[in-house]
Amino acid sequence: MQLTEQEQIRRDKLKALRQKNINPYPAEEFKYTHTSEKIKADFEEGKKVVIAGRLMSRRIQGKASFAELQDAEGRIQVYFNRDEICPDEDKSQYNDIYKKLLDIGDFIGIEGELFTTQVGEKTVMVKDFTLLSKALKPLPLPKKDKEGNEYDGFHDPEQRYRQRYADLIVNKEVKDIFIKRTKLFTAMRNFFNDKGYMEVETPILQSIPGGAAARPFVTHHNALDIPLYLRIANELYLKRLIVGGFDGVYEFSKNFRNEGMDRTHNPEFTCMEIYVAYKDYNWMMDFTEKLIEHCAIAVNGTTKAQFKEHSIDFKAPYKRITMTDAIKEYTDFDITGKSEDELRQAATKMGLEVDDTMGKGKLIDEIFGEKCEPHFIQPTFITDYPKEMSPLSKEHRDNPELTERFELMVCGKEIANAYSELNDPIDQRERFEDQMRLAQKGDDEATEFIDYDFLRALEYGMPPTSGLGIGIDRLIMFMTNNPSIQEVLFFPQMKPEKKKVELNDEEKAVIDILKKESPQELDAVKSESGLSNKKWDKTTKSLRKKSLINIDKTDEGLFIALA
RNA sequence: GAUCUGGUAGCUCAGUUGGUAGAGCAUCUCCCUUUUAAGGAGAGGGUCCUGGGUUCGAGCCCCAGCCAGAUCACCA
Repeated sequence: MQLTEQEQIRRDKLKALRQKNINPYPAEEFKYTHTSEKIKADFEEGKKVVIAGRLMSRRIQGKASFAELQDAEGRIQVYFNRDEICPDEDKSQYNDIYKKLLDIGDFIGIEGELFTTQVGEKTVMVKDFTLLSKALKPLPLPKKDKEGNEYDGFHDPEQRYRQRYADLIVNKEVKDIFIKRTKLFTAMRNFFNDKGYMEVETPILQSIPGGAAARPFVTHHNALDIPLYLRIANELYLKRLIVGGFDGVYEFSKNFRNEGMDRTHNPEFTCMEIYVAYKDYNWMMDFTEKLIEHCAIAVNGTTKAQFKEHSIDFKAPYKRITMTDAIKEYTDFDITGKSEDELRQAATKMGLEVDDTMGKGKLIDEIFGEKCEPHFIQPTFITDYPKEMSPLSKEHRDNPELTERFELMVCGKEIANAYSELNDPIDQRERFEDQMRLAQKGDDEATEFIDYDFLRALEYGMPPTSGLGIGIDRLIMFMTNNPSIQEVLFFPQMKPEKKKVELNDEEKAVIDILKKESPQELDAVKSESGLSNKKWDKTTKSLRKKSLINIDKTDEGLFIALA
């Protein structure tokens, strides 16, 4: 491995520490009494504390030095004074260990006393310190001045996503996003658990990927010798549990879809789905707005949130509008009772691209998506979707063309989807068969598998049930003002990094030529290698850098030799 | 998938018609005992994303590719 100068220096320091009988990676527990936050909250002049963390900055001024220690909660200033640390003759603990062998990034433990500096900064006066773990790679080092202006920020998204650990160390606001993300999960769990609903787990490896229309990832089970799919949704399994007699079940489910990636799509993402027996979608709307309000407060301390240019308020209740009325409002077109051809004509007149594979549901969806969706900035329930695009939803009690379904829109995007669940097994079978026909017609959104075991479960009887699915990643994006899903995932999917080889083929070839005879005339080696001018130049420069060859210009000519 | 933008030191970024690769921070050496992005002096540090081409000469121009971001399309 080719080390940079700074990496090599740190490895040298590691050796020097070991020679001084200091273990740079000690095993023992380090018992700390305080954290950075606790020190600032209960500050008391002269109090003795033991703290641990990562050294994040140093200002050395001869026999004294200020530094910052960062722990899980934040940073605290620490003060290293030579004569405090080394009261006796031997000053090596300060002069050698602290000044020469410690680096920014190292973990250390500190015993000390609290004091306030002349500038008023709460600080720990170091009496003794222990190396807990040596860092061999220099961190990016963003700095902030008093006005909060940042210098040398670590902002390149590629590096931040690939090295999220470094991102989390130096960018506090990134860490805060993930703290909020976890608060969201906790808030939802508490909300559901308080109502007596049960958190469950269902299979991720499924032999029939159901519950949504999406391309699954396929894998293979060796012992069973069958293909298995990574789940695209967990809906059908949770409903089986309602059949099984639970009143309310929910699951935070990692789902996987083998589709494109962009700032709102990651191949794996998180959904929360909950199913509650004896309820309908009207009940679920009330439940959802209370849930979202509760979560917003838990995450941000307020129902208000800013998303790009939009100020949104998650305070319940939310506006409710049927899909038919929404389309009427924004296009002056009434979809009620219209045939497929009439819908297609209307869509064409609106300037939308349509084709023959599109059924009624898809056409309506297209009109709504283009003309209405962007208008719903504040949280809004869109209700009563066409039957054709909702194969798992119960037929509307007042209109057989529609279903009892709603979606919650925020800033023009869907963040939740819910139904009065279809529990008529015969109807469900027909809807699945309709989907099959749509898929055969070429609609790649339609599901092409029929889960007969799920139909068998419904035949045993499922109580009237309402179910809700929430895209957790999307929701946390809105709650933390992040337009990119990658910012709310610890490890967004990236293409693999290419490995760098130590010696490439050209370099090896030149070395091989020189092994036969060295030194040789440069031109002879060059022509034997058969390399282009540029390639030759690169190769020899690289080899010289690695100290493997020398090039000498003498009176006899230009010679190349193994070093 | 299309278009645009970017890839140069550990980090953030400059880089002149195409003519010996730069700055700040970080690192190393020396001085400095209450400072807080940035004390002083000096030094070292480069696969200019990769591979071709044009040229006497390419970080820069041309072609192809890789990676990332943005916008659009597609998809939930």
